[in-house]
Amino acid sequence: MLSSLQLATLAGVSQGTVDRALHGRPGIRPATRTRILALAEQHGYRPHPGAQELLHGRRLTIGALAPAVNLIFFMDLLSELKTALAEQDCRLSLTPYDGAAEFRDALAEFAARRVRGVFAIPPADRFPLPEHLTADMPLACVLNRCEVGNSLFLAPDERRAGRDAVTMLADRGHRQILHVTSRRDAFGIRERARGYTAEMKVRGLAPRILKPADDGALTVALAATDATALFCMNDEIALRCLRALARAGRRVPEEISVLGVDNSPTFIRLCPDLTTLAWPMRELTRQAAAWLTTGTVPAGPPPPLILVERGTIGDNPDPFCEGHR
Amino acid sequence: MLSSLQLATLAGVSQGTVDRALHGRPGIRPATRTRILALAEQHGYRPHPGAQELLHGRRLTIGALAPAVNLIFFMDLLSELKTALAEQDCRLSLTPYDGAAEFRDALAEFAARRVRGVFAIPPADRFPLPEHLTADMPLACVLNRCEVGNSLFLAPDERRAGRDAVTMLADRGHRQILHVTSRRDAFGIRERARGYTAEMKVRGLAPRILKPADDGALTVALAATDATALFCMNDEIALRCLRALARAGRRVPEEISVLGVDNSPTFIRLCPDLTTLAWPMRELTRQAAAWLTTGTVPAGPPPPLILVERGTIGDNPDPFCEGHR
DNA sequence: TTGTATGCGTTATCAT
DNA sequence: ATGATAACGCATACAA
Repeated sequence: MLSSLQLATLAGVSQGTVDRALHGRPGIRPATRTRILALAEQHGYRPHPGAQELLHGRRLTIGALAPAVNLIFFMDLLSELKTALAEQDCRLSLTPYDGAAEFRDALAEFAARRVRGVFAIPPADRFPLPEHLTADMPLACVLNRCEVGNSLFLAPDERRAGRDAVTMLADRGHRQILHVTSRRDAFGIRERARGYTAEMKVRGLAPRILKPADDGALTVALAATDATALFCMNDEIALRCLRALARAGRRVPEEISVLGVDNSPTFIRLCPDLTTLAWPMRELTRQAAAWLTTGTVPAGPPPPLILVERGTIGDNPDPFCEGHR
Repeated sequence: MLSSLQLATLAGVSQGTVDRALHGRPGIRPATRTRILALAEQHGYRPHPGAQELLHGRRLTIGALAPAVNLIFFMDLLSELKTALAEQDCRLSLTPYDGAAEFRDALAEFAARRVRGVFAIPPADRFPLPEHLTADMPLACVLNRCEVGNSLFLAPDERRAGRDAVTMLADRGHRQILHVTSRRDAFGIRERARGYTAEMKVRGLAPRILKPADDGALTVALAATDATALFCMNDEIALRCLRALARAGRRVPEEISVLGVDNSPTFIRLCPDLTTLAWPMRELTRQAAAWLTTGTVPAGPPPPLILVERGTIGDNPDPFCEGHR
């Protein structure tokens, strides 16, 4: 890649003339412009983004920070974000991180690079951050919150999702509803469990939460359970439950219903029949893009998760049986 | 984020003095150094990477280009690459792309940014590229090749993988071996199919290839097949086959065996019992990192894919039955 | 011990 | 119509 000065030398003109040609500014002979443009095209000239940003304080790239742990949901989320940012004419530069220290370091790197803003999936909820990091650079967080100014946490109404899940399953006659979740800690995981527990209690049902260590434990637990419905924390867990139930010879949804959360496209491709609560990915990434590029704070309450009915939820097969408690 | 000049003004010294403090260079009073360092720490000062690279022609970031299409394998691959690059003290900046045009544009952007090198998953095999793009920047490709100089294609022996799959399954007594693959075109997909076909013919077996349009078609096909073993192009297809077989009520591996390819950590988390041919991700990302940072071309033949035995392969349940051809 | 000048690549504003 | 110059932030060589 050559510089504008090299291009000027090649064309036998000064840097200023090259600039006029490249930017369509007046004060240049058409023949000169054509010649320079042809040369630029031929050599694939591009202005150095670093130099541009340095000079004009321009900020047209958005940094993204996601855990290197490959949760399929993250990828789909970032893919949506890319679409939302393209509408705002912004580039996306993604850095994967491993652990809290790397997260902080990568954030400082973005700050030093003077990116326009950062979209992040913090390593833990209520993650503390020095104020100076975000003083000049808005931060949009999802899944976990950051404790720092100039930042915005974008989330749907996760607690309501937990309540809605119970309500929906109870309306189908289920009373033994098991919440299968993860040992990981995150805002949404905790809130969904709280919503689930609250709604179960309101209905006089006993909340039961399963956090399987591995698929073996899951298979054992599901083979023995008297639950007629599983409310899974996300689609990945739902898929693992479906596989465990298949191994245990239990039919879905005839004998037992399974509900996931996320509706992440990649997962649904793997598991096209899964009924799930769709995380409003498009709306929230749009809100994030708006906040990062124009500083717009989303108005109104957090959006709900929407039920997408496919084939893994059925009525309680035996509504009058309370199960062997 | 403040500049070194602002820091100097704040400390009441010149830019040169700040530089001496920050870089531990001699010729500065200890008290002055301490004061400047404290100020820098307090404000979270960091040199602007863009300015550094501009000044010193330093190239310490590696660009990565991956399709925004969420193939899980890509993310696992990039995670490994990050590890390999960390050993070389390089940063990774990932840009997702959509389509050939965006791929070329993102590559040009990296060239303009003078990154040290680019790791890419090209949008198609034998993807043509203008020479000037890679003139000053090595390119490492996986999964598909780029037709351009200064680039290296990193792949295991995909054809041998296809042959090995057949050999292994035939050794277990299988004769009806179905290759389930994708309509997509990529180097590895094609080579695996070729290896499969060649080895089947050598053994006097009839190669049969299935490219299901969707999971419905897959379920129908697998419910009716007389194959006793499935050689799946990758782990994703293997997982979908497992689910389709479960729906069709066919037991794995008692009635039918399933072999995947990749051993992608994310998939194995979803499907811990899948027997698969492990793609040598670590070795190839290391080779990529070495090529990009030091220009080292890997010696020796392409590495093989290694069988990882778990629970989805069994012996042919009825080795004397040739099936109803 | 400290301050100053220079150049990396761009672009805008001057002068010719 | 074109050339020269300055500045963005940083690091280095050199002057004081």
